[in-house]
Amino acid sequence: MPELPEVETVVRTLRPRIVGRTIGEVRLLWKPLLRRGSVRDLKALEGKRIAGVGRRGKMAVVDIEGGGRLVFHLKMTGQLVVGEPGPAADKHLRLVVAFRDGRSELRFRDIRKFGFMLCLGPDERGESACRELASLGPEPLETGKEAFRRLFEGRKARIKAMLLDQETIAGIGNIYADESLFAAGVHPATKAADLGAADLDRLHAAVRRILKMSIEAGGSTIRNYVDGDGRSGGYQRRHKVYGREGEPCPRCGTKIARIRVAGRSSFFCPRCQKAPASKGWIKEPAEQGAKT
DNA sequence: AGTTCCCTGAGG
DNA sequence: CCTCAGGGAACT
Repeated sequence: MPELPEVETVVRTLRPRIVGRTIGEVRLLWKPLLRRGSVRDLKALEGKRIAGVGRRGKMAVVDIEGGGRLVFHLKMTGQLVVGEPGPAADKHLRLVVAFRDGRSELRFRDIRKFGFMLCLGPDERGESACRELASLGPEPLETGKEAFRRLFEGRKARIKAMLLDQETIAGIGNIYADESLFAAGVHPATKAADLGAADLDRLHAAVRRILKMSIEAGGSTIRNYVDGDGRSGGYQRRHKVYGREGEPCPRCGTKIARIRVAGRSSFFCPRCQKAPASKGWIKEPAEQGAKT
C-alpha cells in the first residue's frame, strides 16, 4: 500500500539508477495502464533521456529531457522496479522501459490492476496541465503548523476522512493516518471542528514525525510493497496500532480496537484516543435509562 | 459524507 | 467456497 513514505522511497532508489540514461524500447504489456496519452506518445520517448524523478503525494513523476513526463500511481499493489533485462515470465508485468545502454530496465508490475500511468507531452508542463496532480492538497512535509491547522479548522468531516482525502492533504493513506492519530492521541471519528489548536498542532507534529521515520526505514511492507531495488521496507515492524486489533496498546496496555471510518478499517486505542464525550459518540446514560 | 465498485491474492 | 484488503472515482 504505497503511501507517501513508500513512494518517496521508490523515487529515491530509482533516481540514481535511471536519471541521465537514454530510453530504449518501451513496451506496454497492458494497455489500460496508460490512462493519458497514446502508445505513440510512449514510443516517442525512445531516444530521450531521463531528466529526473520526483514525487507528488502518492504519485511518482519521471521527467523526460525536453519536457515530457510519466506520472505513476501504484495504488495498492503497484511496483516500480529497476532490474536486469530478462524474459522473466511474469503475468503481473504491465510496462517495461528499456535503456539504450542495454543494462537494467525499468519495470512496472501490478497484481491488481488499479495502478495507472499518465504520459504527458512537453506542452503539458506544470501541475495545472494535469488534473491528477493539480487537485492534490499540500505536501505534509512542506506544511507549517498554521497552514496545517487551517486545513481542518471548522470542518465537519471526521478527522480520519480528511487525512485520507488527497485534496485536503496529499500522500497520507490508511496506515499513516492511523499511526499519526494514535501518536497525537486523537480518536479517528472525531469531527475536525471539535479539535482544538493544541490537538491539531500535536497531529501536525505526529504526521510529520511518522512520515519521516517511515521514509528512514524504507516505508512499510504489508504485502507487496518493494522499493526501486525490489527490497521490502522496515517500518511495518514499528506500527503501533495499524493491523494490531486485539493486541495491547504499547502506551497503556488496553486492547487495540478496530472500527470503520470513511469506509476503511481504523485501528486505535480506546483509552489513549478518547472520542469527545459530549458529542454523542459515547452512549448517553440518559438514553439507556429511558428505554427501561 | 457514506456506499459501491474496480481487481486479485491471501486467509478462513 | 467465502470474505477481506485498499485508493480513489463515481455514485447516492
